[in-house]
Amino acid sequence: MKKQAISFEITHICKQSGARTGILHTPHGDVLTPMFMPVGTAASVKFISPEELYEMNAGIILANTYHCMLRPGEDIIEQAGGLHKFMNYNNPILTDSGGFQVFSLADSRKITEEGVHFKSHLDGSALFISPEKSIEIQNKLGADIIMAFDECPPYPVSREYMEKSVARTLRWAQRCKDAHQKEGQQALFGIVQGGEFKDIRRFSAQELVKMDFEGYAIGGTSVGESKETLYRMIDYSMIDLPKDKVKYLMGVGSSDALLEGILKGVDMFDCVLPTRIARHGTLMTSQGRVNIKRAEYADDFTALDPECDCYCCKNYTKAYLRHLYRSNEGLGTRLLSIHNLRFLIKLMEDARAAINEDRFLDFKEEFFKKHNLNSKDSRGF
RNA sequence: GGGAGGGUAGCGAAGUGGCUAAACGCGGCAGACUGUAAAUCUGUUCCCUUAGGGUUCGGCAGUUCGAAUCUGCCUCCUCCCA
Repeated sequence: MKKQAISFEITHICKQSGARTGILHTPHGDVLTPMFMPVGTAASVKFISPEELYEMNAGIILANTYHCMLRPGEDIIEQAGGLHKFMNYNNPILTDSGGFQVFSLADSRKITEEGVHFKSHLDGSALFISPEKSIEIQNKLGADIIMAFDECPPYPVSREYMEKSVARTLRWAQRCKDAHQKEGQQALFGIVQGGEFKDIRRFSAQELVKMDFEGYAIGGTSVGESKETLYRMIDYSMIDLPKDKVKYLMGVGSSDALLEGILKGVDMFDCVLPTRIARHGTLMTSQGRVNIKRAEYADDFTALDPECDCYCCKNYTKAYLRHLYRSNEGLGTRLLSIHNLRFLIKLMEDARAAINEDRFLDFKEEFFKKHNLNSKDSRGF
């Protein structure tokens, strides 16, 4: 029997929708699925302390290999005793491999069969990440779940490019598996790619399944495609993935896409959207998106979201939040980030309850109806 | 009392005869953001409903085909000397 770092237990399948709830057992405790994972790229969920993350019922959070390698460096984090101790976060952590930076830092990198040459966005120095290097770093960072080093291809891209990219990412996936030194302590996930091409997505998934990963991610999403395309990408990716394994849709964080993803069988999501837009003054609320900067809130002394139970909504008014934002007071950034994160975490809690009560389809339809959404909205909410 | 320098859109500040309704910054108004190079970026910001038109650069009167830019007077502000 192979050593497993995590185990996934499906607890209920919704009779109405087929969506599922589960428990993911990790070295740092159990988390319930489906779940939303806050992103803490540089070993920090921007502006948010671990205590605040616990209070909002966050489970797994992310950190990023590329950014942690640059600062403070993986050796420092290893010396600290790993990410959990370094960050003082005791719930599970997942590290992304640096594959997304192949996409987001496309102007300053070169892909070769061996790996990816980056030009540091900090000082221009030459960096190199191979599948082996990414896994070595992630082994040192010590997260509960680590990701295979992949190419997150841009969108759209030619079929020819995608075929080559996916073939290389599959070779890299095997190399990641071979390089992994901490099986039994860290679960390694494979990442399905293939863009909008059904056969390539299926091929990618089938080949990854042969390699037998502890979990599977759907990647190459949230790179500029429409919601409709995103949903097709999920469908294509899911066809060949084993039902009993945990599935992770990467980079998706608008609430409509979360609910669609759950309906399609996704268990884990992550996204910078809630924290980023919070920093920019936009909030996800039960009343839809709210831009706290707007003049109309200057003397609005009601809560940001009357249906929200977060620290921000329980204690502060829109007028005060607007004042904090406009005055560039850090407290505003923190309160708004807390709210948006809690909004998505709560949405997942509600979704789990609906699944467990066999009414997830109703739940999703009510949510879409309430916010005037449909499955083709490109912007969504 | 003598001398010097100034008054430009909400604020600060360029511009010193036509390419100027007037750079730029701030402030204001609105928008975007999806495995984080993002406390960032974009649009807009004299008036009129667009094309376009109408009024502007302390005030008034001039010079000129044409003035925020030149001249005279008035007015206000700052600094230096008494």
